[in-house]
Amino acid sequence: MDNRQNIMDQALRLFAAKGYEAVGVEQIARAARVTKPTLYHYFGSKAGLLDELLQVNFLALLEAVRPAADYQGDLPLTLYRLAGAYFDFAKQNPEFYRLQLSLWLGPHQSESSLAVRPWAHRQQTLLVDLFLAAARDHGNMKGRQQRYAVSYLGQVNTFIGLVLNGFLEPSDGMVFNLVHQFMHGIYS
Amino acid sequence: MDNRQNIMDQALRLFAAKGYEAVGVEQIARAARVTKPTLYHYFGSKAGLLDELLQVNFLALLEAVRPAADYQGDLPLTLYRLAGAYFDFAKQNPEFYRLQLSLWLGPHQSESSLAVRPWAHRQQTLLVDLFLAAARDHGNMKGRQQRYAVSYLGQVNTFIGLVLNGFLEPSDGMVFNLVHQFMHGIYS
DNA sequence: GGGATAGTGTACCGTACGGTATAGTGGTTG
DNA sequence: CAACCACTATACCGTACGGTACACTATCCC
Repeated sequence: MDNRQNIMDQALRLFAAKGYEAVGVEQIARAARVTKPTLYHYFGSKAGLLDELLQVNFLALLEAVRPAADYQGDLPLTLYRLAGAYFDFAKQNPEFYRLQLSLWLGPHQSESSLAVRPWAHRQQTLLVDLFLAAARDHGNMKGRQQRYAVSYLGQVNTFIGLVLNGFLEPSDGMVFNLVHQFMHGIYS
Repeated sequence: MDNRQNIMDQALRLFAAKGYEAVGVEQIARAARVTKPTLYHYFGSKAGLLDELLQVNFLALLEAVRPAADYQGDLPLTLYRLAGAYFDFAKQNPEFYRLQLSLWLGPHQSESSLAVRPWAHRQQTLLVDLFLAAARDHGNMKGRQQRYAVSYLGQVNTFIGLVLNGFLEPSDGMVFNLVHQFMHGIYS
């Protein structure tokens, strides 16, 4: 009976499945068994609904992965733990993760992709900081933190995306393999 | 004066910038300085226009990268050449590549993402075949071709996407670094 | 010249879009 | 009791959507 939460749940489900632009406000309201004015009472606009959705879920994502990104001298351990945190979060919030992924490299002028930009930036900052911290112990990293951050998150997101879309069957060793390959390449 | 080509150019530009669902047929026709019936004469429907767009450009992409994926005993060389082919193609067709990327991990039930699925599959097949061919010389690869194909293309696409969207400045060594990291990891 | 054919413009179809004015409802607070 | 306030339903706004009927023109082949 919590209409607000209900609207957010249905909106997330529909946005993730069909894309933000392809889903109408009416459709969301119908799915949540409320009428449009109710939706507009809580969120003001369709874009406001998306913003709220992104904020709630990205804050949860950051909260879930930030502790895992805490570098304490063991880079492999941290990377493994972090990838695990991402996979776990994606598994628990598959719809949000799918939505997020679709916006990550989405059309750069669509309002939905613009809305996700600051959150993507915060994630990247988290990773750059991790590699910067690790650089104190691995002196030979200078200038490469950004590339590492980008490719690490890219690799994690690629695998999560392919699993979520059913193009790749998940397996127990996937996280380990992914991180191992990131660190040592395919020649090992 | 070539209306058909004009419509395709403008549609590609608009789809890449705002997304397929967010662009109206009227808008495309106006940008191409024709009227809607002209567009419908050539393409039958909005979806037909997208399909044609994808077919033409994906065939060009496959033609551009297939020779580079021809394995002749030197895997590093092949991977380097192939990544270069992808980057070159993306640089020459930035709008198509952006569109393609936005659909790659896009909402899995949207018709635009469904339209790109078979082409993504053909690309992946190309890469799996490459790693399978290489496996004859690198016997220790069994069962990992798919993971390699997926992560290789994921890595290439991640970097191209970030460069195309301006999140990462392109550099001369980028392709080399990317492939080197794919083969040897960050610990080298 | 005459008939077919590809291509294009005018005007229009029904529907769905995002959003809102207005009038309530029920419960809480003075 | 009365004023208030968060919330919800009916009914509607103007606009844009994807798509089309139809008439017209230019070109080409006979």
